Amino acid sequence: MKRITIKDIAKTLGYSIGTVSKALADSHEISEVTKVEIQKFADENGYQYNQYAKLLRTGKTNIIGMIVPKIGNSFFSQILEGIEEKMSKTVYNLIIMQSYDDPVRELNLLETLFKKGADAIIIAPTGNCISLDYLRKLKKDGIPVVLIDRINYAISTHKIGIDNFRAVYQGISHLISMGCMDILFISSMAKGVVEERRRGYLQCLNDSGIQINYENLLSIDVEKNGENSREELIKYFAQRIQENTLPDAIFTASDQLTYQVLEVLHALNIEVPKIIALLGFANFTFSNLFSPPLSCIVQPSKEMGSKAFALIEEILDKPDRQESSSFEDIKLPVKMEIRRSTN
Amino acid sequence: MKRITIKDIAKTLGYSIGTVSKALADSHEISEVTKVEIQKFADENGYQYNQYAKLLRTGKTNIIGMIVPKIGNSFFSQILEGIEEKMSKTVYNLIIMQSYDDPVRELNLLETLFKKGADAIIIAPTGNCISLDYLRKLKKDGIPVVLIDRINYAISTHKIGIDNFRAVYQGISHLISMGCMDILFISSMAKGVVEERRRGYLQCLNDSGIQINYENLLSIDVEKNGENSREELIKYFAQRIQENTLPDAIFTASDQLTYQVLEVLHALNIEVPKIIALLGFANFTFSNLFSPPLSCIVQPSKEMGSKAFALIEEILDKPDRQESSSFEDIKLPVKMEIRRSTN
DNA sequence: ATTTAATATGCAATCGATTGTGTAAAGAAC
DNA sequence: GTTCTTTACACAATCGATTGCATATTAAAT
Repeated sequence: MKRITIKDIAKTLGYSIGTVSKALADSHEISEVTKVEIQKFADENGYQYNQYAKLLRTGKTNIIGMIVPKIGNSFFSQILEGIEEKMSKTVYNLIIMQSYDDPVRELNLLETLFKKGADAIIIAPTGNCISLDYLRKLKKDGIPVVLIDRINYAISTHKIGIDNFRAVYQGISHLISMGCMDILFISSMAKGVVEERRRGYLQCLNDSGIQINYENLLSIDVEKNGENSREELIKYFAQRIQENTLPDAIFTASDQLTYQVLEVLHALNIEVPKIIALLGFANFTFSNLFSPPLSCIVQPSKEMGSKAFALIEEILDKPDRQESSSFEDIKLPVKMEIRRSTN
Repeated sequence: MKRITIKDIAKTLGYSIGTVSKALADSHEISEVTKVEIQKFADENGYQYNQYAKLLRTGKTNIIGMIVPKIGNSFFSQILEGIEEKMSKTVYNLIIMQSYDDPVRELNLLETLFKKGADAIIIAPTGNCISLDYLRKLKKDGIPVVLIDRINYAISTHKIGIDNFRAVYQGISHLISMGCMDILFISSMAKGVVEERRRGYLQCLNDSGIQINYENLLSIDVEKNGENSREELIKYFAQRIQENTLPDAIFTASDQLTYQVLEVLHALNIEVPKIIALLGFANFTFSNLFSPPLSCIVQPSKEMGSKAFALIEEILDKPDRQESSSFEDIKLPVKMEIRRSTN
């Protein structure tokens, strides 16, 4: 059951290889009758062009490279799900890589993607300067780059994310409306998105006339495997218990942090929401099963994925594209799910 | 910054294209001096062979196709994570596809993978006969197939999974040791793995001298989006409440079922573990955050992924491979995490 | 009837590698 | 010194497509 090639068709039907190729490409150079004959024959015999031969000639690999921090993270796996759903029927192929939030590794992966000839790149970047530089270079080489989730305005390219300022603003508003006054904001190291989220936090406090306590801005380094950050959190809360300065609410600015903080609060027997209310970003499907059921800000992850692919498909399918100067900056709406952890 | 080709090297160094190719392949036909010269030059100028030109000649695509029910499912995304971790530095590329547990779609995807020229396939199969037939055909065509998670003995090929019988047996033992006598076993439609898990359940009851009640074997069709199965579960438990025949424990034979059953029990105000103890397969990292903290059987998902890739790499890298008649059947150990839901 | 233009097809180079065959030059054997 | 091997390289076909150019046939224009 070998695959049939253009050559086979040519031989059987008595045309030249070039004619068959053009007929299948629906070229105007070929007569209607011949085109129909050839196309019909190709169809009936299950002809499938060899994409590798084609790309060798055309230079298009149809490969879309994707770099995320960690696939196992529900949020990113849902994005992936959205991409795959749209992509599986197209000619495009996805190569997925994990940066583990390590800038060096990220740069490495980008180089690998370049070597593999990726036609486009989707990335949730660490925000590291060198990687951003490399992304700019790729753009100049004509490779479209789409930033997903971690949008970064230091680079002008397509972006798909949420309105982080607004999402956090709404979240903090909610906490305030539940009577919280001393809200701890926990995020990873500040760059790009985190910065925006932090602004949402500060602005909301301001607008609500709450005195800002800069001690309430906590940065946790989650770059590694999670063990360090857990210890750091434990130490931090132990200290605040000792000082008797526990906040009355916590807002966590990423999925991993949300889970980890909840776990640490459990470990330290700090009751949620009785002692501390908890609200944060979280994309796990069953947040309602948590103890307590978790209030969270859910991002439209799957949609982000499908939008990212749709955008790339549109760009790549355009006949003679050139580095455009206009870039999409799509912001999708988030969903705030209120449950017991903030009640 | 164009990529340098074998032709460029040949021209610059004054050798023929063929010589350069052979030198880079470390052929014995080329003198040591020349080889060193060419290899050094290639290294210094960052030569990277064009894998598409190569595969056009050799027929190897270096593409590994993977089909899982759903990427967003933690279990499968962790498998993916394990694969990517090993693969990112190799020449291989992964194409991921989702079957949504739909046999028709699965067959379709397999055909697509074949068209794309996948060199090997990793799959968590639905178990459908037609797909299995197709897998057999692929095997005959020389494409190695590795079954992951959903191992199925109806097809003789490589398999990576767990000892399902034993895992469930241990789980049920635990429930019995906690004093449960009336254990409901919930699974998806029985085939392959599910059958084995069910055997573990039955055998354990038998060995413990507990009378088997076949009413306690519940099959839920989880093929669709999850809405149907939730309704089905709600109806089922409502009925058993009415009949006053609630079991004292439940064993759920898949991740999704575990979460969904827990959710349904919450919705119906059936206290866990007070009224019903719950134990099941679950691979979410934060099962301890659930209400109540969830006892579960954790599969070594990441390891399954890395093992699967290692196996495939070994097979594909073997010089002249032919359809071997000996197949790996790897069973990795599971971890049982006991928490409050069974206490 | 001759020239011109349009149409339909064949031809051949090309993409970047691999690989079998051919062939000088050097060394070994007699 | 002639013949036979080796050794080290060049040459060219090939994988399966795409595409510009050449060309034969027919139709249109004069």
